[in-house]
Amino acid sequence: MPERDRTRRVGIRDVAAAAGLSPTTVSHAFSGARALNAETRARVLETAERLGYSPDPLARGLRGARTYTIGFLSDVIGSSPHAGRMVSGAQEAAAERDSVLIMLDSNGIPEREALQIRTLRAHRVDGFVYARMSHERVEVPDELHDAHVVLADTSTPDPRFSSVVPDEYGIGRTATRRLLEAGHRRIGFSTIRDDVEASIGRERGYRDALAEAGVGVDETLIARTTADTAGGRSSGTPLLDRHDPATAVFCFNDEVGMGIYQAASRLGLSVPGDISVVGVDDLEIISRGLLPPLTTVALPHEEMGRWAVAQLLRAVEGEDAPTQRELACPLVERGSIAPPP
Amino acid sequence: MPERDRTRRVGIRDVAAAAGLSPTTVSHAFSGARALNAETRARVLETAERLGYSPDPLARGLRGARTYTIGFLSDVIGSSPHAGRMVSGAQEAAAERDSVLIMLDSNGIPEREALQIRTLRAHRVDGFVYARMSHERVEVPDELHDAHVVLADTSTPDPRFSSVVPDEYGIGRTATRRLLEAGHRRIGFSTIRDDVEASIGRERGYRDALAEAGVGVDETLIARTTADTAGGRSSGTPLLDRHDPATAVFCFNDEVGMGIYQAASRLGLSVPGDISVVGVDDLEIISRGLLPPLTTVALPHEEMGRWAVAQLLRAVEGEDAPTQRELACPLVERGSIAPPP
DNA sequence: TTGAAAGCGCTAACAG
DNA sequence: CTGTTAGCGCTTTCAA
Repeated sequence: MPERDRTRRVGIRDVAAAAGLSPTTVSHAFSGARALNAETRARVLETAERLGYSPDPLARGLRGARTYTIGFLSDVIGSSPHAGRMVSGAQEAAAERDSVLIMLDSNGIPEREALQIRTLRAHRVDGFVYARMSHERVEVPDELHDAHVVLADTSTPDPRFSSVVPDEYGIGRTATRRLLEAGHRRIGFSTIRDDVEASIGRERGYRDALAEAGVGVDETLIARTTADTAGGRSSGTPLLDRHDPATAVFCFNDEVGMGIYQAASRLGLSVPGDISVVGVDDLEIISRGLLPPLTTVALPHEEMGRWAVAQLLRAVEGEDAPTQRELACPLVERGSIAPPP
Repeated sequence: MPERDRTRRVGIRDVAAAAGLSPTTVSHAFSGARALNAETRARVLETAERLGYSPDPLARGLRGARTYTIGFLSDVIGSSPHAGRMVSGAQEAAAERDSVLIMLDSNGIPEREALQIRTLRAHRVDGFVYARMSHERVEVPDELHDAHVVLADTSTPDPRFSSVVPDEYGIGRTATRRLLEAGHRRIGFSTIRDDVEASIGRERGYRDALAEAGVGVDETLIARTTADTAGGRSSGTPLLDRHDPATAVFCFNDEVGMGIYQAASRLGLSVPGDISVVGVDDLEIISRGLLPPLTTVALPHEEMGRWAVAQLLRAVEGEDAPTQRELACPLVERGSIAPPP
């Protein structure tokens, strides 16, 4: 049954003939590569519409400079629950500009990545979105240096590359200030051991917010573990099981928050009555699933995907001004914050 | 800086010249479209290797029958945490056959889907993977009827379409039998209200497993709510808060399982001491995050993605035997099952 | 078992 | 402001 469409497709010459114009003019009506008489252009578009014509991206790509195709390289599309939102945003931004995404996932294996870059180049993608699923600094692979590249949820020291990342410092401040406003003074921070942009920025925000409020930083209220539920759980002991416990915990992410809930429960403490919690991510499966639902600072994954693609297409079209962008992250109130006991 | 690669790329004619053969022969050495002298073929391949040649998929697509590009249509790549694993599997299977995926996400909006199909056709994809993120039956859109299509995590009555889905019945049996083996007789089932393949199959498996063990089905032990944590939580009351409570609960998915944990905790019951729980999905963020970690039946998302693409490429290459496949789902032991109290 | 020639559908010089 | 001409890099008849 499935046989290649045998009916000759309507091509640019059909439209040209029907409109009494040259293929060139029709081409330009679509690409906008040169100015046309508005009337002529309208006639072309209308004729095309009538005949059901649209330019063939393959032929365009073969002859011209663009394939209307973007390479989306990421480390762990597969295993990250956030990935989808970033991809969604990227897809939408691409569709708005008549482009599509070819996604490839390196699982962090460099040789695989190199191979994928070759594959994408073979398909002559117009440019690359180089994405990470957790904010850290990277080196852009050499193979990409002569192409259009925009980084998403990652950045690089090289100022020639555009990038979009969350405002990590802002996240730390937002979360901490919210807790301060609720009246807390002993605010714990359950973070990770690695020094990546995410942990460094959030910690700075946390410290500054405390300082601004005239609250001294108690270093014993900073616990460093892993970024998962088990990590959050294990940070419960140093933060909560002591004579001068934290009354609130700012968590590196929602999973860590879930761990804090578990630690609290084990100690017979209730959230938010005895202990307030704020997370980061807004991973709904967790933030909405927890009881009480978790107040958290949302990471703008969709917006990052969207911006990265938009910026990339801008660059492809010649507006060549590398931009490093930090996106603000809104607090999502849910119910895990109350005044201290 | 990023300027289109200006160095002329090595083409089929370069290889032909260097090997002292015609472009036609080089072409066939790569496509396998006609038999070549083994020696000749080897010479071509070696020369190509030396010159760093590989066929241009764009040019191939424009002239020939294939673009080495596959359309991946899904409902909710964006919002589903499983999505990634299916995409991963699909990507890998595609890469193994020199193909790439163009992914588009309809968010369940039919007009958008129709538009995306047009986009994908414009890019002349070799075929389509039509994926859902939760197993249900669908009608394949008319616009796809004359193309190669394989369904993933969904099926359709039309036997001309290949599909791959989890063995839902097996899931119900596996989970229930595991609980029976642990000694449980009052086994609750927290499922969803909708009659989709997933809920119907799992319920049948549950009922049959009980029957086989000579345990009568107590209809009051079947709770129907929503497929999220809140749903699981609300099913806790009818199942657990009664004079003859369930001693174990088979949950529609891991999120529901998380809800059961919460309900149990609220009633002062502990998992698995007072109540055993088994989920479905193996959504690690939850199944590993819960305390105790959740024993669950894993859904083969990666394998489905992989199989769908492999089957699609088989069809593209002419092996046209539509196949409906059900994949077995393994139990992942974690620690939420114990003998009844 | 291998070649020669003719395009796929479009865009980019080069004209006018 | 619009048209003519020559390909992009490959696969496919058709021919030997």
